[in-house]
Amino acid sequence: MPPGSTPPYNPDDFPPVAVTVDVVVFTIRYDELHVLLVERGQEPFKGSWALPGGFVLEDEDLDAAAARELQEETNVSADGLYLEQLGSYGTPERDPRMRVITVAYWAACAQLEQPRGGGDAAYSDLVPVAKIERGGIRLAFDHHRIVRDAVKRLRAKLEYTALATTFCPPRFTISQLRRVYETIWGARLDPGNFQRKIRRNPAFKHVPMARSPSPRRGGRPASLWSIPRESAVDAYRSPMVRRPVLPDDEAEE
Amino acid sequence: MPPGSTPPYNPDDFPPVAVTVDVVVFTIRYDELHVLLVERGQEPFKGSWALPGGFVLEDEDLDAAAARELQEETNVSADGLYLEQLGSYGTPERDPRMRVITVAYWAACAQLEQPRGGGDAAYSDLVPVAKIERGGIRLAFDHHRIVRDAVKRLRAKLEYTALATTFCPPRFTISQLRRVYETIWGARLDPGNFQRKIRRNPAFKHVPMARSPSPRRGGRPASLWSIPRESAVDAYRSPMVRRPVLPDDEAEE
DNA sequence: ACTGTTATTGTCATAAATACAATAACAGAT
DNA sequence: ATCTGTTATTGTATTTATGACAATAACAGT
Repeated sequence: MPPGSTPPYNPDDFPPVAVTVDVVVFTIRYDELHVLLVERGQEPFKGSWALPGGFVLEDEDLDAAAARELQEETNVSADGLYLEQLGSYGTPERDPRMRVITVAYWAACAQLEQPRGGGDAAYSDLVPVAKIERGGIRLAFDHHRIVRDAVKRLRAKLEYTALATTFCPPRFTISQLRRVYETIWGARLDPGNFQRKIRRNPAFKHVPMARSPSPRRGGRPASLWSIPRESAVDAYRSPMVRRPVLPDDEAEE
Repeated sequence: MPPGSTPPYNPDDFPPVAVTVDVVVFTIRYDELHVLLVERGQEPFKGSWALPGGFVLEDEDLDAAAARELQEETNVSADGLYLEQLGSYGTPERDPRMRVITVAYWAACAQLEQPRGGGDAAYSDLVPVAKIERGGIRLAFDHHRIVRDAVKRLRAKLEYTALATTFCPPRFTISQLRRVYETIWGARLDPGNFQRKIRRNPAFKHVPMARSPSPRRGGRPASLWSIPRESAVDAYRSPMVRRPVLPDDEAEE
């Protein structure tokens, strides 16, 4: 890894580079996929939306840095959600000030309360992914690309994992879960077939006597289900649900 | 991304960190999956095997850095193979000399000629992955983990893409392709069913009159097939081949 | 009791996958 | 030329999963 031609390691020998982490936090609000963004308070891109993130501290692991930034910016503990590394972005000109390489993460969160503008960010808010995809929002740096990659990864991961459950409360109904798929894929799934698919999957545990409580406007009460966090992350042999044809582009990259 | 509390960007403000790229180059030799390693010529880990890689240059994109290092260390042009980012590794103590964050890549290559010890590496060679997995080889830094992650990604990607073809010559027989799966998954696939699966996939093009030439010791000559590089990278709706149960561990992480 | 709504179970036709048998097309030996 | 061994390719039957959609269950509200 280090070149053999540079035996003694002298930090000054290397071009200055900063390493940051950025996090794409997904949550579902009002039956719509949202992502958490902060409004930049200074140049460059002052006034633009950007992903929450920041510098990796000395002696700090990358995952830890992502969890910390997430905690600082959204006040959400990292054990309450799924956090995964997405990839690194290091195009030389991505930050006009200096060489910055960012390690991007993405997270899925069940219920993100309305974020309060705190920490470094002047203001933060949840923004509908659809709005970003349709170009309705200008993002700082190359964050548009990062969000796009994260959405793609999220959609793909729903297919062979039970990650959709991380958007649900600990105990959920099958319909709630189905709505997560429908929301993220932008498609309609047959309730009967979906039910069968989930029930056949041994990772899902039936919660004994429980019935769906929530405010409901009629209809048969649903039984509640849960899934151990580990199972949610695992990849399954057979797809959780066959991915329906998506409306728009979504051509494989 | 950059903290709002540090308006003017001064490189000296940040802890010194180096960014490198490491590449896990896979190839199949003697019906066995191999990975390209170099022998380190100096401390730390002098004499240990390590992944080829090196520093990201100023004004150099990450992908370009990986391609360049690959070219330098293996003399293989990056357009002749599949190269994909694997992830970043930045545990604080992974390099005893200073903070080094590496962006790992992995590559699949059809026919890697015996590497010549050149460039930075004192000596380089192809090592069987099985030997590494069974702990038979000590790797420098956290390269053992990187290789393990790369192998996992490779195995997973075979399932829903035609990436296995990148281990084959431009024109290949279905049996050659099957042997790639069998080698990488360490399992046996039914020749008849495999044949049907491939022929049903419209991405595979039948080469008109061609028959398998190669040195063969008898048996019916096979027809040749090809696939456009783009199709090989695409993810398919239905799995190329259902992944058989692997012999050993392979528990999802 | 009736209406509207959501949950859940069934049914049936179709598409795939698996196991495995059968045939085809060679090389090499006799 | 025939026989043997080997690999390629095609078939077949059984099992399983899927998609469409019908039918029933269990509520809330009127």
